[in-house]
Amino acid sequence: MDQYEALKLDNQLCFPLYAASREVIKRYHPYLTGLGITYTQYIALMVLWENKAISVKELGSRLYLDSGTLTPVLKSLEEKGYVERRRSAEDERVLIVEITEEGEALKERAVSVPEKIAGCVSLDSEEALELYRLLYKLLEALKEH
Amino acid sequence: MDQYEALKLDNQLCFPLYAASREVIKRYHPYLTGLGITYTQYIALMVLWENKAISVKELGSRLYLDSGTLTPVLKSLEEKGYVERRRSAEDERVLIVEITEEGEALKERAVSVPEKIAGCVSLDSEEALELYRLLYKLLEALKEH
DNA sequence: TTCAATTTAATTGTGTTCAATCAAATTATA
DNA sequence: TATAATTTGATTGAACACAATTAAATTGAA
Repeated sequence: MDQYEALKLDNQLCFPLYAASREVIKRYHPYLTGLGITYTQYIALMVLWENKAISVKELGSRLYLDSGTLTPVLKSLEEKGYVERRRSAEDERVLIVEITEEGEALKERAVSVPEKIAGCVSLDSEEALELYRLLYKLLEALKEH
Repeated sequence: MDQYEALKLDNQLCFPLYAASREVIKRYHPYLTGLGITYTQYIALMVLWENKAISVKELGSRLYLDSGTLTPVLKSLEEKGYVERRRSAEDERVLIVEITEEGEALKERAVSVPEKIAGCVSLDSEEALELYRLLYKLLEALKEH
């Protein structure tokens, strides 16, 4: 028995997680390029399509991203006219990000993206659901620690 | 029924995959910093600890990474003295990466990393195994397309 | 009220990640 | 054998990702 068994790539849970994540996101590229946005911009917009206005802090907690990542992402979306950024009147520390009409309009063009991706992710729906459940369980568990 | 149901963040499989991947890798940071390496360097070493010598192409296919990512990673490992890089004598296009004695020695200090991480990933072993299986099934399916 | 602690974003620096392109070497074909 | 196609890494440029630090505003305790 190999004393280094635990150090083999095939025995890691983190690795297929990391690799599958990148491979799936790579599949979005052609569709998102068509919309002129990146994956990170896409998931930020996804939150804004549901919320219209949200603070950077809240957005970051939703996406598990910090301001070092979000600031340039939101500035880029602002330059493209999809969001507006303004300080909260109640608390000047808080930056509110709000979707614009152009941003809302982009939703129409983005609506076909998920189904195109679903074609690549060829797990049957039961397995996809179980994978989804386990990933959220893992995420929740990590939030505790 | 919302016509944009498919565009909600909570209905995506990609998102928990992406978020969980980053959260898990973040957990490695304190331990890997202690060894003076990054996560990408760590998984590259993991392959080299099993193989001693391997081409960049083969390493990339193992890690699902291309030369744009691997070249700087391997140069950094070379600077630290953990690997050596040399062209193959049979085919000058092929770059062979080989683990050094210092690289082998680092394995001793890395052996405790996986168990420390296992403490954070608080899925029971049955669930962890199922997650592992589903992730590899997804990865394999993506390789086809 | 005052000022120390906290909260919130922005900034900086390092290190990926990947698409696109390039250059060199090899292989295959006419 | 020439040379066209392919293979293999390296390079470049854009966009993250995150740790660490900074700056500004707010909150809370003495």
